[in-house]
Amino acid sequence: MGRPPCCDKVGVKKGPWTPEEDIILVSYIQEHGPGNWRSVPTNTGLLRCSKSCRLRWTNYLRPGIKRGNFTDHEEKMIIHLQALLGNRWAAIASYLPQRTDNDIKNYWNTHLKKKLKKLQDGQNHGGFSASQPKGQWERRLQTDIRLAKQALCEALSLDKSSSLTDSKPSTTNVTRPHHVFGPTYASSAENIARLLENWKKNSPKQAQTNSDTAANSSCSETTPDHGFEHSLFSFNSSNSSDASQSVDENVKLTPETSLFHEESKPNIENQVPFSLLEKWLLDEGCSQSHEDLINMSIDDSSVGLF
DNA sequence: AAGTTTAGCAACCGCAAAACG
DNA sequence: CCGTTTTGCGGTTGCTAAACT
Repeated sequence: MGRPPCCDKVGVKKGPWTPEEDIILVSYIQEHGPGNWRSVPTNTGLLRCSKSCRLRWTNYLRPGIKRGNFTDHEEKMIIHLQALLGNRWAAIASYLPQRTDNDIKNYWNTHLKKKLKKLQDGQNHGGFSASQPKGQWERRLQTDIRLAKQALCEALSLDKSSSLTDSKPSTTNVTRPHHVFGPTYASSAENIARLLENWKKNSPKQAQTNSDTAANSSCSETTPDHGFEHSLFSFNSSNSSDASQSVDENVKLTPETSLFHEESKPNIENQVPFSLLEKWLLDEGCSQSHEDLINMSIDDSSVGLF
């Protein structure tokens, strides 16, 4: 209610994150795990508000994030999901484990909206389109149906993956218990390594203190678009010997790192076979009832877009 | 080549929901 | 059960680089 915004404090830094700040944050989270954001600024000495720290972590520093170069496949999924869910980016992002909601939102606003509009203009007449969501009650209904369906899927797959699914209570990442760390956070070292490597590369020129550098260095350039299969799920197996080599002392891959896991993204693949969902989302002929649902909200134009 | 416009993206802000005591 | 605190989400802004004139 009457609580003042966390960022109103004087002495709180705003604007792009520097690589130094990134490293401090990553080191801290590696040690303590994500969560309890309130205490992060005080404990790290970062002149950032807790919100800013959390955002930076979830959108850029968190391991397993893929940036840039959305594949056709991902585009399709986003379009379908947006038609189904509306602008519920977090829910959409939960189906694209390597993408952040912010990234998806930006991509939608800058690319897909235009693309669909163009297409819509091309086709000109007729009905609504994917970029024009239907009534809210319909969307809610669709969402509810989806959630129910997913709950069912979860229940069915519970046996197989019960040991791994503790980290996530529900399918969407709308709500999540705090301080729930799963077993596979080793990939954090990857991001840190990339961060440091690129920082080293860039620093001789100038400590280009802008978040571009940080963001790019930590993510995009070193993770070109190899498709879904790679970065997130192969981190553990490939487990970057080179990454840990280049990593600083205090951010080296340690057993504790396993504490660390993908905290802010639901681990979809652990509960519902991801390919199943994809199939359902993308395969128009998948099943009759599903098709009906999808057809309720998805314009054919968007389906035939690609 | 310089100035202007546009596009893309990182980050901020405010609100709402969840968690906590 | 209620008030407070913390976290998460979606909309929006502002900066930078690319494209255009």
